Amino acid sequence: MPKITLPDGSAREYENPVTVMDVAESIGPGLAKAALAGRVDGELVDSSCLISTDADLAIITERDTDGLEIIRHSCAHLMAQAVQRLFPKAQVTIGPVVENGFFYDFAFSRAFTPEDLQAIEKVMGDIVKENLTVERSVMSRDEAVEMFKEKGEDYKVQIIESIPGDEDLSFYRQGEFIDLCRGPHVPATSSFKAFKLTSVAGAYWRGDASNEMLQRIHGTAWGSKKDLKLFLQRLEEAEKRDHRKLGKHLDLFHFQEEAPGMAFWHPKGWSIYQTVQRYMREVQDKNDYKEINTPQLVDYSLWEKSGHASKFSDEMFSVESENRMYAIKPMNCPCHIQVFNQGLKSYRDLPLRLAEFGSCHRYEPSGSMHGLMRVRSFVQDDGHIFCTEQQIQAEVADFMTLLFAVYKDFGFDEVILRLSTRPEKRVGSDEVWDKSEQSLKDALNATGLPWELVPGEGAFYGPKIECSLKDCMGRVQQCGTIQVDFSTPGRLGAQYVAEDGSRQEPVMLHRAVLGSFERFIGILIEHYAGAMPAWLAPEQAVILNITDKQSNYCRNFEESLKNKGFRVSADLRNEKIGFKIREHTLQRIPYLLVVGDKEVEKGTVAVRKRGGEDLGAMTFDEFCTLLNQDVASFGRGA
RNA sequence: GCUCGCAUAGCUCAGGCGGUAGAGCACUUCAUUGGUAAUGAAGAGGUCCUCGGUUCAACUCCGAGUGUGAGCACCA
Repeated sequence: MPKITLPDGSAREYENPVTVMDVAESIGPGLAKAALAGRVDGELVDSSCLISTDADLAIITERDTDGLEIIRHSCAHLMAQAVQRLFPKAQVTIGPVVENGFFYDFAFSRAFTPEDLQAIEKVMGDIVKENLTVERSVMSRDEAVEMFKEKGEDYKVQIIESIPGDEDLSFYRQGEFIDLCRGPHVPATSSFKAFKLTSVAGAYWRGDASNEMLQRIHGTAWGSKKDLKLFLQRLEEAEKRDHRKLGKHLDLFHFQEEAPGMAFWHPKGWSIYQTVQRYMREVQDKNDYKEINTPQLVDYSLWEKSGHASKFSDEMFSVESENRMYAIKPMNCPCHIQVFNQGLKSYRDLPLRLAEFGSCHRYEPSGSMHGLMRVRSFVQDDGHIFCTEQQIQAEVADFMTLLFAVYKDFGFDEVILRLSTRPEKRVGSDEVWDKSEQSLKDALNATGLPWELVPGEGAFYGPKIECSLKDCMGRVQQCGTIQVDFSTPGRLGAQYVAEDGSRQEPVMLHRAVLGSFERFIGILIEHYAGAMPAWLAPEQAVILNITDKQSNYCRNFEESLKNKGFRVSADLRNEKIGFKIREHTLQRIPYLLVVGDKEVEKGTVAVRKRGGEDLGAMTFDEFCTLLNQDVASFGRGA
């Protein structure tokens, strides 16, 4: 006689053991129809799960995050079934849920085409109409291996054989299709209301580049057609914001074949770049960093000493000259240590914070490049803090504060923190790694913010905190980092004289707030959809005359604004005002200043914001005040 | 780097079952001096990514290369 307690606190008693679906039905037919699964005493189960003892139960529907995940996971099965109906020789592998959807990897003799995708989607629709019941079953490992061997599913056999332990495995069957799965799943194939296959691409078996390539089909699935539509609209919006597209439309930068992965910055793009750099320089100055600059070419031997050559030689550009091998610097740290090493340092000099807008070149694999986001030539807002072990925590904490403030100025309020710990390939003793990881953990805890542990993802010389920001599309972008390094200073002979007169090796903290200017500007472009806040906008205002009569007045106004340090221009072309407004609005210029006879007479300009808002007539001083305020607010609250 | 796709005017893109190409915007010129998202007309603009192959003939078909897109792998 199970007593079922529902989330609202109400309880129901049943005479016999009941399934989740039974409970849903007893509550109402609407709920029964919507029920996808249940959460019994906190654990997700199928709707067919039998409850025989008193329990807390929540019925999961598409409205729950869990419900959506179940739909997506089940949709992966649905797709696999459709694929195998169309292509019986395609072998199934894995099909997990991802953000907004799912994918399934197939081993097949050829690549799937967009037409295949359409056909698959159609068969998926057929299976939904067939309303096949999804049934869970349990099998021993041997039985399962036997079954999949018979079906010729070599990959499934491998998967089952690699699952540790020897408990029985659960399987889900719908019609002729059966797949190994932990579940839970939807009760029947009629549960799908809105899905779409979005793309097909190669993916390595088990994520290992030395393995064969499978065919990965991505799909998206939602609880309702409306949600699917909203999602597709969001994709469209993201496409419109693509920094590569906007970079061209707004004339910010370009790429060309002769310099793959290296941006040609145009005047407007470079203006943004310079503004960001000036800002960072100011922030660094205020925070007691000393800016330096180090060579682009450095003898290869330095990279061998630092340990980079042995790990990254394939990705370093090198230059031979006068029988010497140089590397074009792929990073700045070894050079910063050279600066530290000049002159004997005392503990009194620590912490010593060196900063450089360091131009770096890396031969990134061709397939990894992506607009400004991943390039072969970039400039880091790099910095290295030389300090003692005792100073690490305070330095990391200060850095985090600085980073939060900078992100806020750029209009990013949400920061996501992750700690990456020792990778397999690394230098330094475990003891040193213990120490480094602990100091970062302490610093993270001190921020009071949540953080995530990512084991094995640290740099080869030390663990790191990665700081990601969330842009206005909800996308997470990794930008800042701070890394503890107990190894490299020693390798490159950095020392300081301690209080007791002994020679000690300093700890080095590698840190960057923006990461690279290129990538960060790419993120900014997409975040603002090209409509940069006034402080960053390459052109802050443009003055538009209505007829030639006002040209001189416009030129004078422009000149006066320029003298105040604003980035403005005048558009005195013989064009209609509507045309000029349209053009400069499309160029996302924050303020359009219209001048006709009325304005000349009164000594004003008519101010229009790029969004279309009319701010009315303003005098020169009034407009300067407005623009100054706008610029001073940075991107906060934008 | 891997799988698959793509590469045509400055930009966005059409096009042709193999016979050297077209639109809109931009550009130039002329007319127009017009008050808040496109004034009208005319003109100019292309080695159809590169190199090979097939063919009487290749921008089109085939192969390779380069770049690029999606995804995978990589990311000091």
